[in-house]
Amino acid sequence: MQASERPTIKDVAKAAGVSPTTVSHALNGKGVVRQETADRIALVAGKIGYRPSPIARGLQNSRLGLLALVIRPLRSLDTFLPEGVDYFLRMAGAASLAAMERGYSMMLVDDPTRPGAPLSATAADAYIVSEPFANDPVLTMLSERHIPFVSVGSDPARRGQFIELATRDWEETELALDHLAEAGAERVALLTGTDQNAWNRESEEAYLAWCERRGQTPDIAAFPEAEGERIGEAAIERFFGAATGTRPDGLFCLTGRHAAGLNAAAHRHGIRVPEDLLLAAGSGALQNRISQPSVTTLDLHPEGIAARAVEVAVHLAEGTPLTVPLEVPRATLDVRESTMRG
Amino acid sequence: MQASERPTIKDVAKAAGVSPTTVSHALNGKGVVRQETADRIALVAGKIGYRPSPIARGLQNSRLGLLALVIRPLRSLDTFLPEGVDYFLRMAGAASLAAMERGYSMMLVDDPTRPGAPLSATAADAYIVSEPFANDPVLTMLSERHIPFVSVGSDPARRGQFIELATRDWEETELALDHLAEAGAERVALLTGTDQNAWNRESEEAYLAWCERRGQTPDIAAFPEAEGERIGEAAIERFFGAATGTRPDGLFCLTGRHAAGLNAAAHRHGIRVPEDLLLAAGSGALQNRISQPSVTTLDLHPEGIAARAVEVAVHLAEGTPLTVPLEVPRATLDVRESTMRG
DNA sequence: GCTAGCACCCAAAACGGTTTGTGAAAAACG
DNA sequence: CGTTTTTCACAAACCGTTTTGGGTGCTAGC
Repeated sequence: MQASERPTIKDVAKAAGVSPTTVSHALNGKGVVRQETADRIALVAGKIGYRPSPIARGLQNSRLGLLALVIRPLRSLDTFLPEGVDYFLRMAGAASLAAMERGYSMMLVDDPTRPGAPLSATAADAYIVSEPFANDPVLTMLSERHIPFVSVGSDPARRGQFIELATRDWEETELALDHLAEAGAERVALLTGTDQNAWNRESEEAYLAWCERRGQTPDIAAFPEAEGERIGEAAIERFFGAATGTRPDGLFCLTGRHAAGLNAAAHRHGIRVPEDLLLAAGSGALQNRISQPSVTTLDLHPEGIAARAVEVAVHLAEGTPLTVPLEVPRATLDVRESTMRG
Repeated sequence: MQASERPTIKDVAKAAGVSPTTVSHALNGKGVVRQETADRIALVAGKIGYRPSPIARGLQNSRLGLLALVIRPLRSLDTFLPEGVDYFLRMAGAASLAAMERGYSMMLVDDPTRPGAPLSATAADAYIVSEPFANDPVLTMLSERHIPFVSVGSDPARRGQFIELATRDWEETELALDHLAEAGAERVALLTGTDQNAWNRESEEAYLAWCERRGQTPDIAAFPEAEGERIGEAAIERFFGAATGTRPDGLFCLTGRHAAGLNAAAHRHGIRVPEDLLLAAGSGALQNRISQPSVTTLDLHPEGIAARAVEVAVHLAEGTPLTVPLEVPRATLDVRESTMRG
């Protein structure tokens, strides 16, 4: 008994005095095997520590039991944190766990279309692409190679063209805006990002429609997500600077870090939150929970999104019909100090 | 030409009028193939969109081009965020990128020893286990199955028994403590976690030694990492409550979220930071950067740690000798308002 | 002219499983 | 008792690559 080499199905077969076929059948409950024989094989397999090789098994149907999560803004991690940091960690962690629940492992992939990308980056059974860009090359490649995938949020340039988990950007935006209005805001502005994704676009559309309904003049500013909290000063200047006409008394800030930066900058400029400005953020629970004042924030429940995305991905990988609703779970609004007057 | 089926090496061989062997040799530069033939094969392969199957290739040398990152506290994501949230996201993201640079993909795995764990969870070529527990079963399993792995921080119960990336807990603790002393603290306390990992243990040892050298009485409290910011009140009671003897005027808080909670609670109790209490945190840059006051924090540079861990893992996977220093890069101290008096 | 050496290519085996088709023995049937 | 069916196990083919070990035809050496 040499411990160095991993035991194969042949070793089990030899030890149990049967053929590899029978071992395979017994362990997978596939063919017709006498109960007695099956038990003996299971026993022997356990004793010599046999584990079927997922690679060899995968060669049959080209399925490895592997899913991949492509978080598009991941690359930015080199130099700075992506927007909504905790959103993506919660998502990645939950996706990994949800995958395991269903018998899959989860790869975290940056960009499988990169020239030097390893083969393994395209070896997953199905892909989850979070917040694809417009005309995202990752979606194009997956589609061309007939690799199943689901995107969380649609490719803004190709809506409905692929299988996607619809986000509720529209209704989430309304939830936040309505809350600001109820809290007493009369002129609500929108602070959005510059990335070309569905979240930014649809939130803006929803905001415009909301203004239309309320008869309010829209007031929108866009800052790069990558700037994070650093936009504080610039944003204050933009909304409250000398050149500004009517100043907002309510602000919906799509990304959490923008909200955090603005929150801090407002304090420095003597703009009181919530007295002078009601502030709500669209994502990024963590940094807004502990600031002073804490900031009212949409909780998108990335765990729920991940779980559902994994569910869809598993169906795609296994070729079973999709019975899952293709929507993310509903977001909730965590009301905090920044929108509580009095 | 049927577009539905993925082209195999045989299709290329047929199209180029050669044998599969020659195709393999030509594309991998292995055997002796006439330049002309190799060019033609490459051309044909490109034309029909041939991509070698990583699974079939993996079957040869039982290597898939896959690494796995095991983040032990990942499971906690279901209900709450793990300590040092951004630490682990930065680590996971950077690890994924570093792996890709070297031709590998990165799996994110919770616990491959779980009974129902998918086979694929143990299919990686090498593992990185971040902050293993004492007698961590994951390390035990990997070791038993002769799967190469490197741990970031040692298993506290089995130090030096496996290949590990030494953390600099000791010198990092001294860095923070010295800074607190220089900033004016005379009685420095330590707030640690309850997890049985190297980080907690070694920091405590370093703190005790430091106190010994300075002739100061040690003052240590431990709270569960899982409690996060919620420990604020309890920690204040512990250090500044009525029953307390000498109160600390400096505090080194190992986890960032503990520091954040304590920072907020101190404010509520009229304990001024930094005037009454100099506060430093050992991890968790994000939440401490934007609080008021902002908190001086060790930046452990998870990207650097991940990059080095990946480097080691790749060496292990490929069986090449380890030339890399088995140490994490040096941490830096981001000095912020919580330790700046005047 | 015969053998060596070389350049180039290929057939077959191997990797570790699953799937398909077949055969032998035991059981059921007339 | 002969025939059909059922039960159980196995041999062989297969998945898509890489690797091993030839084999062919040409050139060079004697």
